[in-house]
Amino acid sequence: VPGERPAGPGKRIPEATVVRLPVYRRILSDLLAEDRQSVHSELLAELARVNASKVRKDLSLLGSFGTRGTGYDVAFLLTQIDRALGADDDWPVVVMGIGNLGTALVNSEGFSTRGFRVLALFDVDPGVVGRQLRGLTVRHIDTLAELTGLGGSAIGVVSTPAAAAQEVTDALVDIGVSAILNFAPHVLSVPPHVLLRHVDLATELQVLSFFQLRRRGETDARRPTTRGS
Amino acid sequence: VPGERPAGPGKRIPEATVVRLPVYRRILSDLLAEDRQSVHSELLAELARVNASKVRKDLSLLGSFGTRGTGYDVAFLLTQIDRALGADDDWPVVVMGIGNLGTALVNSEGFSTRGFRVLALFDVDPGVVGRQLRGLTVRHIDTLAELTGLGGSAIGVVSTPAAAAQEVTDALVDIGVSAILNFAPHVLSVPPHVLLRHVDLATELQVLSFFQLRRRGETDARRPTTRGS
DNA sequence: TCATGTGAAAACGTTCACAGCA
DNA sequence: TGCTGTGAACGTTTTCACATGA
Repeated sequence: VPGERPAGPGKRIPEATVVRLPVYRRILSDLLAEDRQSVHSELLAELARVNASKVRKDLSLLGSFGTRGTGYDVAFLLTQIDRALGADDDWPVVVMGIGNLGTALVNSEGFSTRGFRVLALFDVDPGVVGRQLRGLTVRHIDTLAELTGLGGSAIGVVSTPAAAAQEVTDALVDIGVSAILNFAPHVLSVPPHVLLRHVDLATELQVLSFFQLRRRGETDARRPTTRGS
Repeated sequence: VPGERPAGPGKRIPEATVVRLPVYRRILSDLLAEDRQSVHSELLAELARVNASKVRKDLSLLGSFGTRGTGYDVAFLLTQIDRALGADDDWPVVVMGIGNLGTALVNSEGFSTRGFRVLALFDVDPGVVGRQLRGLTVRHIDTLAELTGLGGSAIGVVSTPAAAAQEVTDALVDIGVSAILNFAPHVLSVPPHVLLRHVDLATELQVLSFFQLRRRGETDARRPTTRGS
C-alpha cells in the first residue's frame, strides 16, 4: 500500500462520528478539569448518552489510543481529537450580521477558542457598525471586499436576517471563503467548491414536536388529538 | 391489519426524513409566496440540495399527495407537511435564559409561528428580568414553579450560560415539560421520559473545519499542512 | 408522455460478541 | 482479569430503476 494518509490511521471518518467528536471533546475536557487521568469507554458513553461500542468504534477510527484493561488517557485522547478536528490549525472566521444571534455566536465559548480566530465582524445597521465586540470593531458590510488575510480556508458565518442571507453569502464567496455556516432559515446557493452547513433553529423545535406527536400516537392510539380536521 | 395510524398512511417516518421536512416546508412556502401552483420532485430537490428520489421517498411517506405527470400542488403539500410535523397542534414553549441567544430565538421567525406558542421567558439577571419581549415580560427563574398552563407536552428551551444549564434543566423537568431543546454546550442529564435535543453552535464550526481539513488532505496529499508536530 | 410512488439493491451506520493484549 | 479494537451481523438510509397512472 502506498503511503498517503492525511492524518490518523488512514481510515475514512464518517460524518456521524465527526459530529460526536466535539461531544467527546467537551466531556474529556470536563474530566480533565476534575483531574481525572483515565476514562474507559463505558463511562464516556454514559456521559455522552451513547453506547459504549459506538465510543470505541469512533475512537478507534482516529487510531489505537486506548490501553486494554485500563481505558484511555484523558489528556492524550483530547489532543488526538483536536488533531482530527483540525483544532491545531488556524481557521479564520468572518461573521456577517451582528444582531443578537451574531453577538451570541461571537461571545460563545468555543467560537473564539479551538483553532478559530474571529477575524472580522460585519453588519449594515448604523447603530451596530463601529461597536466593539471582543476586541473587534464591527465594520460595514460594504467594506467586506477590503478584508485581507484570509488563508485558503476561511469560514464565513451568516447570522443576518433571512432577507439578506443570500446576498451576504454571495459576497462571502466573492472574497474567497471556502466554507459557510448558515443560521438563516434558508437553503443557500453556493458554488460547489464551497462547503455549506445549515443550522435552522426553528427546525430543531419542529423535530422535537414531531417526536412528541409520534410518542403521543404510540401511547394513546385511540383518543383524538388536539388537531381537529 | 387492525386500524391504528396516528396520522398519515401508517408508515413510520424515519428521523432522517423528519429533519428534511422543515426544509421542504420552507421552500414550498417560498414558492407559494411567488404564486407557484405546482412543483415536481426534481425542482424541489434542486432547491433543497438533495436528490430527487429522496424527495419522492420522503414525501411518499406522508401519503400519496402528488399527481403523476404533473408533480405536487404546492399549497396542499405544505398543509400535509404541517400536519405531519404537528404544526396544527399547539406547542407551549418556555425559554430559559434571555441573553443574546435567547432573544435571538424568541425573535426568530418560525419560533412564534407554526404551532409554537412562547408562553414565558425566564432569566436571573436583574437587568433583564422585567424587560418586555414580544409582548412577554421576562420573569425571574425562581418563579418558574408558579408557571401553569403547560399542556402535557410543553417544550423547554435552554439558552442560559453553560454553568446554569443543568440546574435550569432540572427545574424544567420538575414543572413537567416533556421535551427540552438545549443550546448550552453540555450534554444534559434528563429522565428517560423527556425528549432531548442538543444544538451546539461551536460543534457546527468544528464539523466544517474537519471537512475542510479532509478536503485539503484529498487535494494535496503530499504538502505538509499548517499543523507542525 | 411525464413524473410519481415503490420494490429491490447498494451504501452506510450501529450493535454485537469476542479475540487479543496490557 | 478488564477493557480495547474490530470483524461480522444487523438495521437504517439512500439510490436505482421501472411499473403505474394522470
